[in-house]
Amino acid sequence: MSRSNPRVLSTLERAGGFASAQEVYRLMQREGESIGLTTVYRSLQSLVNDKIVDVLRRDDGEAIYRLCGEAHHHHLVCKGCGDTVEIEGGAIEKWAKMMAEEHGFRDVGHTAEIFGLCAKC
Amino acid sequence: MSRSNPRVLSTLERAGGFASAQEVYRLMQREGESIGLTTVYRSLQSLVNDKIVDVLRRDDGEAIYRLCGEAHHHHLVCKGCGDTVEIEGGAIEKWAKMMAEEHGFRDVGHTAEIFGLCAKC
DNA sequence: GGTGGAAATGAAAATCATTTTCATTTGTGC
DNA sequence: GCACAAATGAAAATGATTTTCATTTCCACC
Repeated sequence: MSRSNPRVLSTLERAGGFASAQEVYRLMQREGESIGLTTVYRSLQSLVNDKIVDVLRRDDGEAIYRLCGEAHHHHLVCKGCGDTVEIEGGAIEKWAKMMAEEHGFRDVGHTAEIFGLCAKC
Repeated sequence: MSRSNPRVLSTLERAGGFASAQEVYRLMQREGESIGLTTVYRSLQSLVNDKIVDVLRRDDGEAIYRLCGEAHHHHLVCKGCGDTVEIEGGAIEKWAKMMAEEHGFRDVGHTAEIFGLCAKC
């Protein structure tokens, strides 16, 4: 068993609390941190076990890791340039909670993303 | 461009309208149908394009294909048993439209899923 | 300080779903 | 029959993730 490398967590934080393993790895590389991809995966895995981060899936199946407990937000992503805007999602929270109740689900989380073309593209 | 092989759709139906590409393929093999994995993928892809099935993700990232009605809807997925409920998402539509406008995005789509534990799990 | 074992690390190989390539087959209109 | 487009599938490529395994780092204890 391995514990999480603290630099992985701090990088995930710096990435806005929302990134894939590959992205965390590339980010650390770019910042000159010496770390292996394996360690990034292992650290994220262990953070998930410890319930410090959540894992969800992108549309293409890539796993994305998200800090839990953080103010929860969503993303508006440009299909053209990849630019991302964090947006507030109070409406979604309420919707998710309502739908869950209505169908007898508990312990629910959710994902929501909006994608389109930004003003520049 | 390729059109969907009708046997793929009928197999997906027989599988309960809910299966991964690999499962559809294995099922067809077991039933003695001669078909290539590539064709299964292509057919499912094309059914998705035609909005005859939609695609979601298992926890392990594998894509699962599911027959669906025509109305745009979202899913409430049980993390325990994989059970899925189609839910209505009018609130999301409005939210997405609003957020897009606010940030100058156009031509937007969105994804939203709720996951949790169903009453049985 | 040295020593032994457990935990952490990372490079490289393995895995697995999915996509791409490309040569072959099938179908259709002429 | 003939040409040509679409469909097919085997095999290779891709890309994320996991596994393997040899090496390094860390401690606790002497």
